[in-house]
Amino acid sequence: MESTGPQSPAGLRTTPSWLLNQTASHAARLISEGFAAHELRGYHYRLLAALAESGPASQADLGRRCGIDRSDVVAAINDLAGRGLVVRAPDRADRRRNVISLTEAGADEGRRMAETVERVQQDLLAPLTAAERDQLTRLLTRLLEHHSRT
Amino acid sequence: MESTGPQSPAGLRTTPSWLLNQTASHAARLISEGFAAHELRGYHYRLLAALAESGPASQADLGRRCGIDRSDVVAAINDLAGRGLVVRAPDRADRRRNVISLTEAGADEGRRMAETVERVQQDLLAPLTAAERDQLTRLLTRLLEHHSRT
DNA sequence: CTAATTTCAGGGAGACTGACATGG
DNA sequence: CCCATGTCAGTCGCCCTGAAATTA
Repeated sequence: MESTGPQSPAGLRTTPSWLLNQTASHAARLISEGFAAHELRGYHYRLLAALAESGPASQADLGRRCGIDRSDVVAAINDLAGRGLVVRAPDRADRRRNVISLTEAGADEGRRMAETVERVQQDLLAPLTAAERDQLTRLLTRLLEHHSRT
Repeated sequence: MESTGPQSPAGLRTTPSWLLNQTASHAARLISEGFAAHELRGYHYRLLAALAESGPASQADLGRRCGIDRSDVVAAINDLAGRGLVVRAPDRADRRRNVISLTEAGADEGRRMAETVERVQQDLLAPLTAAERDQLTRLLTRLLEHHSRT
């Protein structure tokens, strides 16, 4: 990505939606660079994290929990299953569904990726004090909660 | 985009890079919906805003100021020129360059889009007080400045 | 020679749409 | 009947790479 430099249009430079997009863009680049070592991407990490936290789930449930579209879950689970990080099994109680479960390797990879994410946060928030990081987190959380109520 | 719901993985829910991405995603959706009425997109607005603020410029300069890749500037300027919102003229002083200038229609459209952006900010920041909005803007600005120094 | 500019061709990731078959 | 699920095919906007041709 190109640097926006100190002379980006002033009308944008103070616009919250612009600031959010630009900072998120930097964050996404850091995350993506970190994940490159795992040869996985953001979707994969979200799924591994959800499975590690809440246990086996259907693809539709995973999609809802991770904010990933149903159809994208298919492809991401294909990748993870192809590497032996998750297992797809039919749900006997509801034959429309697949039950996705973490393997040992998948749990390990999830933990390694979580460490990568942790390192990236330090990079990302380097210029902020601990109190400021909390403040930012709180403000963003409130925005997210407000806009998540469809 | 699907709602992430209140039960997104807790390991993500408090991660700044995740929060940034999700809020930016919501913001981008609001902006994009607003711009749909203009039949233009984010890249077009950035360019119009930069031209309105700093006057005619080469495509490379515009790209640097707006954080848009040179190759994408070509396509976006093609769109804008095709609608008569900007004019492409050769630079006599440096024949490698094109000088891009706003037309009257382009300046008008830029102002209308700026109003749209302004309305979107109100939507986006609805749950925050004025002081909190300033705080968020300041924190994001500091992050952006830090990470913009390559 | 190197460096900058414009342009084109193309890819990658994330978010999304529409459709279909199957099953609850 | 309507609805949920999994799957596939494809689009879109943004970001980025590589290369070519032109000119400084």
